[in-house]
Amino acid sequence: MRFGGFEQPYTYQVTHQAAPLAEEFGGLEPGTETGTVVSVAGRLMLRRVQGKLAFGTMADATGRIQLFAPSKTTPDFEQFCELNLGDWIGVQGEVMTTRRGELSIRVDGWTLLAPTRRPFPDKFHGISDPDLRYRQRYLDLWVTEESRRVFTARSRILSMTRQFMEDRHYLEVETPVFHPIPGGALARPFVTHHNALDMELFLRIAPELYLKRLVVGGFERVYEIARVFRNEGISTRHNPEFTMLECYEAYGDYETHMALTEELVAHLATALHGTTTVTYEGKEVDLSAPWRRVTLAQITSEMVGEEVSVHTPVDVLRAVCDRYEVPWKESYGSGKLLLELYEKTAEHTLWHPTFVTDYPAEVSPLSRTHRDDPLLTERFEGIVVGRELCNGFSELTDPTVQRERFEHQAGQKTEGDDEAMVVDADYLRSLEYGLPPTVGLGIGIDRLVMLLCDVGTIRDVVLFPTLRHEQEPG
RNA sequence: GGGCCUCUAGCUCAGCUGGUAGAGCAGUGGACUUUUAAUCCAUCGGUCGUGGGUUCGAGCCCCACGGGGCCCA
Repeated sequence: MRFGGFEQPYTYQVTHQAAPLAEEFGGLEPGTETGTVVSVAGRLMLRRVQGKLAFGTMADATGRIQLFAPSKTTPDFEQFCELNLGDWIGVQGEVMTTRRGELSIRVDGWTLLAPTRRPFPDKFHGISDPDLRYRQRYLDLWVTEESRRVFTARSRILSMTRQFMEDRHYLEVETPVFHPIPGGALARPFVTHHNALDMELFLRIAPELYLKRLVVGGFERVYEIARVFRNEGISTRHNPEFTMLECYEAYGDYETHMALTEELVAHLATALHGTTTVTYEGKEVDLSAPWRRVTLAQITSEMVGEEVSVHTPVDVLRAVCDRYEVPWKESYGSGKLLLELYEKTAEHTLWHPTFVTDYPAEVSPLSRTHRDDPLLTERFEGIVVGRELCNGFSELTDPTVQRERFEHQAGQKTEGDDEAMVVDADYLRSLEYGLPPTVGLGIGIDRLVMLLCDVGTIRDVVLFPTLRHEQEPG
């Protein structure tokens, strides 16, 4: 028995990691002995036993390094050769290079830190079955270089985003995940139940209404990196739980946050790639500011080949919808019809970063009415590589108008739109105490990571994406 | 929710017009003192996703269900 008598140590003293060692000792002549003794730990990924001499490749959090084990000096040489691929080991010894010039650590001492009791994935092919990669991400991270790269980048993006917001004097806050009333977005919520209170609760679909309450409360700039939950289908672009950056700034309007979005995206791209020109699915995307700006009515008119706007009569818009095979319902007003047309004909064509602005009030219940047109709102969406990346608007601050919008939404819900909003009286009360002119923005972090890391599916930027039940873990 | 594709050893994959299951890697045993997907010899390993059906005979054909993928709503 391989593990007979194995006693796991409680600690292991690590002095160095693979990548920094390669950095520090790069370019040594073949056959160099540095005299530097280090101690590393990680998983044995490859092994080449050659009689009285053995080589190993060990991986740690930073990369891989070769282990050099001559039988003469390696303690317990036979046992070292019997290690399995995937075993965790600690190795202590001198930094040197082999005859071929490969940087190595001579195994002067070693400790088994944890054996693998299951065979590790193929050392060359790794795991290609996507389902296996998601269910056993802990293996994927070892054998799929790309996977580790993406999740490391995701972490950096989050950290740099926080720093970016802090630098602009935004306060990071945490608002409830359990909402007594779902709100802040048009989406179906997950429902749960609190036993002691015997009360139905909803997992948040957006933190928006709480963050605006905080602006009422005097936090003039707030943001939250919020996990949100939407009870909808799963696809390459949708996971039921995902992460949004939402931020609110008093005294600004939607121009303020279009500029903030441009700055943040360019900043992250530059930090990650050294340039604002990135490649996505083989095509270049220029993320530098300023982004193109076009109104929803303009871009939609362009695509359907005739002037359409929120002022176009409903029956004309229905006819255009029919022409483009866009399904509509009797309850849709011109605003909703226009939005449906836009989404079907225009959105996917916008490869380079574009702010589509001035959304119809009918489909923007939380946005402030446009200063030039009562049927529109001062709202924008940022579209990159044909997909929605962010959504922001000058906030609707008038409690009377907000109540009307909520009531209209509630009407839609009665007519069967289960994504429609409900009246949130507590939120209305907060508005009655006065919300200053404010702008808000939501950026889909998962989609941002996809864009910046050239990843085609949200499941490759979420460590443990939502999956069906596995039949029976073997 | 609809359409198409897919599921074979721990992993990556073969398997012909239906004839009773294969390779590489991993594992196990052996050889080998500068390899690096080490190499060489031997060996273990499978309810072919599950359940029905057709057939003398099914990994292969048919149906249902389950998992996964892609496209559409």
